[in-house]
Parts: sequence; C-alpha cells; structure tokens
Amino acid sequence: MLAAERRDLLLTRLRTDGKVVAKDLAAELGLSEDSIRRDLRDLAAQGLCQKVYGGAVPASPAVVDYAGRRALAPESKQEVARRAARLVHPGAVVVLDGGTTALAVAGALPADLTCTVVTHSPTVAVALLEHPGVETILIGGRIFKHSAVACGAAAVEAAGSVSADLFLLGVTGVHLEHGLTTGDADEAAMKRALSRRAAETWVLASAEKLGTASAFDVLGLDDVAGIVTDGGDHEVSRGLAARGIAVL
Amino acid sequence: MLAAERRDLLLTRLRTDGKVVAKDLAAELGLSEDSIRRDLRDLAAQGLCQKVYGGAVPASPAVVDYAGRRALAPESKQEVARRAARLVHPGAVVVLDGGTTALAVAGALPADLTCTVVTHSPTVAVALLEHPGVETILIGGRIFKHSAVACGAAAVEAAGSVSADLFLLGVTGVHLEHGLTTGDADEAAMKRALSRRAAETWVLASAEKLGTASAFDVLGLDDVAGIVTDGGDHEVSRGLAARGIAVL
DNA sequence: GATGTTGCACGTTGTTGCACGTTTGGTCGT
DNA sequence: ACGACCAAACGTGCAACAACGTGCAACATC
Repeated sequence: MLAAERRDLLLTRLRTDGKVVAKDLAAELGLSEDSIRRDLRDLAAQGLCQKVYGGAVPASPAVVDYAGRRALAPESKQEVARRAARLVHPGAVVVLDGGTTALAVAGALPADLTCTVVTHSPTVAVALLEHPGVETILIGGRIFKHSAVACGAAAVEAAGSVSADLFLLGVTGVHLEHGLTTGDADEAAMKRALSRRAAETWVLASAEKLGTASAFDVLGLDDVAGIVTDGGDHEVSRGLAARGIAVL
Repeated sequence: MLAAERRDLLLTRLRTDGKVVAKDLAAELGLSEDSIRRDLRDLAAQGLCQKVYGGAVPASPAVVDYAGRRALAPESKQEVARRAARLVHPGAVVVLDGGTTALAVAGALPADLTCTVVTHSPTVAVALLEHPGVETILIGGRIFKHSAVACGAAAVEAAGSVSADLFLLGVTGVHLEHGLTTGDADEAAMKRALSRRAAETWVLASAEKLGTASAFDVLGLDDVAGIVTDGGDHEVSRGLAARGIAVL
C-alpha cells in the first residue's frame, strides 16, 4: 500500500466513522502505530484533521469533504444525482451548482434531454458538452481553486440576472438548527445569489451531510422546496419532513 | 512494447485502479523500475498524473479525462504551446483563447508560474486548476458546443472590461491577404473583443494553418504583435516577417 | 550518425520500525 | 476531594531500508 493511498484511506475513515483510532488502524493495516500517528500528524499539520489523544477526528465537514472527495465512494453521490436528475423536466431552465454532487447530476441527465442549464462551474460546463440538447450558460468570474467554481462580485451580479425554474444547490452541511451551510463565505454568497431568482430550490446532500454544519450560512431550511438525499430513514430527514420540506 | 504504448497503459491503469505502483508494473512488464518511474515522471510533468512515493495516482478526474484528448493533440500543437508558454511572464495578465492549441498552452505553463489568466473556455479553466499559482478569471456566457467556449453578447461585454498584457489568440487560418480568420461569426466577434484591450496580441497557429483562410475575419495581420508557430521555414512566415510581425 | 530508450551505478531523500524519555488520562487509595 | 501511581499515547532520535533523481554507457531506431 502506497503512503499516499493510506492517507486517503485515513481521510475516508475520518469521514465515514467520524474518527480514526491509531491503534486499530495500525492493526488493520499491519503497520506500526508510529506510522499511523505520523500520517495523522502530517494531515493535522495540513489542517485536514484534528489530532486527539488516541487518534484523530475530522477538522470540519467542509475541509474533509474537499480533501477526501476523490476517495469518496461515488455511490451515494450517484444515487443523489439520479434522483435529482428526475427533477429536471424538458424545456426547463435549471441552475446547477458547483461541486462533485452537481457534477454527478450533470452526468446523470438523460442524453437526449432538451433544457437550459445555468452553472458557475467550468467542470460542470465541460461535462455538459456531452449533452447536445442542453443549452449551457456559464457564469464567469474569478475561479476558486479549491472548489473549482466562479465566485466573486462579478459572478454574483451575473447570477442575479437569471430567472430559473429550478436551482439544484449543493451544500456541505444540512442541520435542523443551523440550516444549510458551506465552508466558504464567497461560495455561500454565490449560492444565495443563485437561489434568489429561482422559482424552486432543491438541496443536493448525500446522507453523510445530514446533521452536520459548516462555518458559513447559505440558506435557512424554509427557503428550500425540498432536499434530495440517499439512503433510508434519518433523524434529519424526519425533521425536515415535519417542517413541510420534501425529501426525495 | 513501444514507449508511447506503455504510457497509455499507465494512464489506463491509473484510471481503472486509481493508482500505479512502480515496482509492480516493472515486474509485470519485465522492465526496470527506472523506466516506469521515468514514464511516471514525464506524465506528472505534463499534469496527467500525480507522483507519490512508490508510484503515482491520477490527477483530478476532470484533468485525466481531458488529458486523454490532449494526448491526441499532435506534436505540432505541443510545440506551439511550449513556445507560447515562454511568452507568459510571472505576474502578467494573459488572455487565453479557447481551442485545443490554447488548451495545450495552459498545460505547458510552468507548474509554479504566478500570473493571471483570463479565458472564455471552461476547458482551459479546468486545466488551470492544476496550476495553483495561476489566478483564473473565467468569462461566462452561452457555451458553444462545437468549440466549447463562451460566446454571445454577454461574453463579449465581459471581455471588453479586461485590460491584459498579452492575448494568445487561436485561429483556423493565417493568410497573407485575408489575414486571420476563423469558422464561426460569434467566435470571431469574441476574439476581436478579447483583442481590443490587450496590449499585445500573439497568434497561435501550427504550420498547417499558414496560408489557409476561413469564412469569418478576426483581425488583420497588422493588428498582432507576433505569431507562434512550429516547424521551420515557410512562405507565410517570411511574408509575416517582411511586414514586421514577429515569428516565433 | 543523430536521436531516443534502456539498464545500471551512485549519492540523496523519504519512509519505516524501534528505543527512549516525556506527557496525558484514568485509577486507586487515602 | 485530592494526590500518588500506572498504563497508554506521544514526540524525538536513530538505524535500516526502499525509492528517488542523475549521470553514463550500451543499445535500438530512424
């Protein structure tokens, strides 16, 4: 096993289990605890996790999401994407957020669908080149390297001039008290701007994001029409449904 | 097994397995680890993978995907790209056109270069994610499927508000009489708009474009500071040089 | 014969596990 | 409740080892 590979595994475990115990991982991988501790120390130095006595815990949902996204099992995102794709009707004007989940939605759209998609993610725009029937409107601006989307004043302004039927919003945290949150202030502003003139906003959130919160508020739960998630029953799902928010 | 063939195999393995272990591949192919490591080093230098201790892992999914197409880019474009990359100085504000040649330029920029790149091509923007020092400004608008760039009134307007040190312009025809031409009217308008406020415009044109012309005029030859091409002597090159246009 | 590829040798760097002394967290006895 | 005590976890230094980059010569290719 490569050292870089092992580091990804640690980040994945942090995300799925919420913690990593050095002793357990050492036994599982057949390595000394020293090596695991060394890895955790390095990751902590990069801000990707937080060391605690005996192991480590995630730094913040947003950070871990970004750092470990390649290692993430795409299954949950694929499932969310498939469900979200069904919300997009022929001829509709849809705003598609940035992020890996929204990218998966772009890939999950039917090949022959005819509609208009507005996005501030060049990655999504490139993915939509494969859909000849989809008219793509790209919102420009300064590109944020870590999330690969256009943000900033110009982008927010451009977003304000689009009236869409549907906005598919990606967030890093869905919390009954804190609402919808993400890990970057500019991104949050961008998402708010995209939401403002959309008739309906639906949230894309795989199950592991339910019950978590990041630093910056995006919207309140009552500002959205529904949420698309995967998996079965969840405490947060029930709470959302109780507040009249559709759960797909 | 040919070297190019082996390089393709490495990229395939990176995609299917998510990693390549130098030692294993060397044993499997009956080669020394040195050769494998050399290949991985070259691929990493092109941004097609990321080297780690013991082997390599894929670059970001989007980049690998597009890299497969870039690998098909003929050597002539690569050569043009390498020469054009030398025109980009640290700290400069550069406008980078769309198209495969401009994309090759993005890939040919030094990994540690610090500068600002303005582009209306989401593909170029995605490629530049691999350059942490490059501040990327994306010009939005309606995406033209066949050329994968943003065009239209909004894009032209956004292009008019950028003052750059250098504009690297891709065209489909360079002709001593007809000047610089391209195959689409909207693209031509976009290129003109990008050129208007750039201090210097340089043309990217591999040798096979010299002496040809397309339907829509972009600029006259006297509007550009120079042309970047490949190969050796050419009738058009001499004609350009005679008119005081730099030929690289 | 110029060019590119390959394997090898060399010194350098990164990684690993162990040993040692220190810090932390919990337990036990008063 | 408080402090002594112990075990687990921690950081650091060190030696062994694996991987790395570079320079070089042999070889194939064109």
